[in-house]
Amino acid sequence: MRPISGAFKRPRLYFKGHKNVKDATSTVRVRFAPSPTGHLHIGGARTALFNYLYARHTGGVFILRIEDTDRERSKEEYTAAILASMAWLGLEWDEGPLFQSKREGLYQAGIDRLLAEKKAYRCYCSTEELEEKRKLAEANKQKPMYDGTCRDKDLPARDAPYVVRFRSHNSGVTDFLDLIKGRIVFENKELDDLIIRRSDGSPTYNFTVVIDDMDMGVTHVIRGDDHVNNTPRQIQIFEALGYPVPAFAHVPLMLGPDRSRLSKRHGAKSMTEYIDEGYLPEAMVNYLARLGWSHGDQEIFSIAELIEKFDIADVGKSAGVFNPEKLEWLNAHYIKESDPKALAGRLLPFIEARGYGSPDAPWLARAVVTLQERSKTLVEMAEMGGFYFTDEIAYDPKAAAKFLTADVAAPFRALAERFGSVSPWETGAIEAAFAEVIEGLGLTLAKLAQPLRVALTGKTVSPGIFEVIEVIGRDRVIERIGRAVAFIEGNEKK
RNA sequence: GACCCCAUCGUCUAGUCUGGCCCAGGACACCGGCUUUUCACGCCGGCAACAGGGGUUCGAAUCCCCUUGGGGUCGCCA
Repeated sequence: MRPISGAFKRPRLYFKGHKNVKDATSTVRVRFAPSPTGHLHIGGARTALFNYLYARHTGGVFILRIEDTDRERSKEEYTAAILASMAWLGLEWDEGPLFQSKREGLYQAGIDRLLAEKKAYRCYCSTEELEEKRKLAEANKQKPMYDGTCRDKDLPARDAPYVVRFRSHNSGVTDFLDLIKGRIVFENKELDDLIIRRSDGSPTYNFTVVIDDMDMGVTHVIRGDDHVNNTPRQIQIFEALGYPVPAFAHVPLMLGPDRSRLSKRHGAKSMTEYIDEGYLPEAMVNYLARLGWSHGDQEIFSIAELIEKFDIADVGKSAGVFNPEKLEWLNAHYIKESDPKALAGRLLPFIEARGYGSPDAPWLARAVVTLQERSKTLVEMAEMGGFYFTDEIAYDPKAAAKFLTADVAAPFRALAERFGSVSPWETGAIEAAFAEVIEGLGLTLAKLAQPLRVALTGKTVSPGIFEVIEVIGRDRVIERIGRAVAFIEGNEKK
């Protein structure tokens, strides 16, 4: 094989004929395997997305597997949340969800087989002993590894707690061709004998992964970079079991603003939180895809385009920092591009959550049109448009002091009077009527627009005043102007 | 500490494999300007990077080596 060094691209050329690379004619089968010990976070979502895109791009199969072998920390509510988040993102899986907790027999059979073939052995070392040795190694600045005390003793099962360890090679190397990073080599002496069955009898991660990937016919393992170090161990297990080794693609991690692994501390939020904050799945998918993957200078991708263009060869090798501003920009972009009716449907729950009731859909779509180009999230949209959804608008004190002054009372009355006969009730006619009134009074548009905005919305910032007038509706507008006049006159008496 | 990986604007990245088209392109953010009934949107412009050092070569962001920096992993978690 040609030596691989330095810059690395086009893996398929390099990988042709390598043992752990599937030939292009077999059907691609990939899987996303979250563990239900927490919500789906942004990094996991990206891994899921890459798997999904690769499956769809190649016409392959996308499998969802729930790795719930940690009985202490796994919770059903997390499984439900992960499934819901994936559905929100539009990442439909073809097979599953399969639960490892329901496949216990498969793992036990595999372990027993390895034990019978002496490729695994019983180890009676206690946790305390191990912990002590680990500390000692650390104190000596050595890599903490199991020292192989029970490795060659061929100990039988007896009435004492024991674990089963995988007997790994202790010389030579284990290497693989990572579809993203290229050839990665490990000295086998760096690998210790990992536990594959706990003393309570349950199988461990590194073993269940191998069994499942084999059983499910997984051809490409696309997962986070943090699994690179598990790979040589898993390869050895595949080989010990006599199974073909799948291809691996380790996606670089997503980092926080301080360049360390993204964690809750940096605001690494769950998908659920982004949903609640009013992000659109299109924006999230687009953002996630572009963090680590690129296609020339293109920034905006529909899901169909991603499926068409996504290739593991175009995934970068270095870790990327999560950038909330760019996500926000994309969200604003997709809000602007959305069909108003569809967007109104998505906005509705946010309006209801704020106690504004459930506005009529066609009317809400009209309000949405005026809000689209100035909202970055659906939350912002619901808040900004509050004056549409309730008549209990509160005047911003500063705005009222500045614009709801005695001199606008008379023009307001004239406006209300004139609005009573505007027909049809739409921005063009409204604007014409407004122009008529200010002309008659010798005022300018600028002079009266802001006070009116405050009267109608309570604020100095809003969509275009004529659109606002149209959408709020004739009766409510006249009502609000009347209330503003009363407010002004009330102030005068003081 | 050991092992593994990575290294282009503040951030995401194009360009690196197949050296010259790159005194490095796009996007976010930021800063100006234009537009304007407010705020936005939009448009125009600006700021800003090949980590350092050696090689190889007529020529290196691109190939090689070293250094430095960053990240990951070292669990009866996954």
